[in-house]
Amino acid sequence: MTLPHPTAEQISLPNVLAVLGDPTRLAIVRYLASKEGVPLNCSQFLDLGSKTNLSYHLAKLREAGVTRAEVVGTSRLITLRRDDLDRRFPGLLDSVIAAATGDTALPMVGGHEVEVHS
Amino acid sequence: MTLPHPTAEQISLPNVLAVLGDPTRLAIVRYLASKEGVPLNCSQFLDLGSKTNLSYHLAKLREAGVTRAEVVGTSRLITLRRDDLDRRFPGLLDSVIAAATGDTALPMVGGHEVEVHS
DNA sequence: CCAATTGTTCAATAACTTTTGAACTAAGGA
DNA sequence: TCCTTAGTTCAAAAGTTATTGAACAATTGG
Repeated sequence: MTLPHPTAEQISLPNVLAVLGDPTRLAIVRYLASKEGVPLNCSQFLDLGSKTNLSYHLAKLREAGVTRAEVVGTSRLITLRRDDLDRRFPGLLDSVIAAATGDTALPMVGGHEVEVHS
Repeated sequence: MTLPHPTAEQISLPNVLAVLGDPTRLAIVRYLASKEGVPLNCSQFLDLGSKTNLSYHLAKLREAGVTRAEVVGTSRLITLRRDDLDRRFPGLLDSVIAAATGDTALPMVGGHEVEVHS
């Protein structure tokens, strides 16, 4: 069982921007970027919404070509399509992630910022 | 008579991305970038839609902080808020414009690409 | 086999966005 | 003043997106 993904060439700029223009999805992408290399499953985003709602947002990200989802058992391992995005739209993902990382208005997966240990 | 603009600090990343995630508005921004320094008025975008529709899209861009509109007589001179955007979201505008410039699927203001003179 | 875990699909609804045309305002020129 | 030019506003219609809950499917562990 594999899920449908656009090819790198099918990724559309307006579509990527529109999909990233949602606070929940931007928070997902920011979290994926902060854990790059570690594949995450859907339940790790439950802070951001209901299971159904996340399924919807994660499908949007996948269909736009922003993320890749690999089916492993009952889980879907989700990763950023950094290679494809960087080739199609150089610098875009990095600047979006950098801007999102500094955005205190965005919802957060951890629930709160990392605190300095006293 | 001045039109309402957000301050630089009020510009929101999800909002900017959402506003740029529309082919008509992306085409406007691409054209503004290609003519940077030259202030343009609304009628120069009529290739992209009706007067009313452009008024709507240009208001969206202005309200998101992507463009600035200065009232001069019966015209509004429209410019990119490059300074503010670059400060808030370094590299974002450049990568979006670069990607948009190479996007043949986007609508165009001139109607056609510049042809090589034979 | 049975139950739990993971996630999807469906239908309904609510909320927003885009597009349109007609009516409008405001400035500038004859 | 009257007409034109430039652009806005409004209300309606059409379309799209987000959110929800209930029902479903597939895998894994006991």
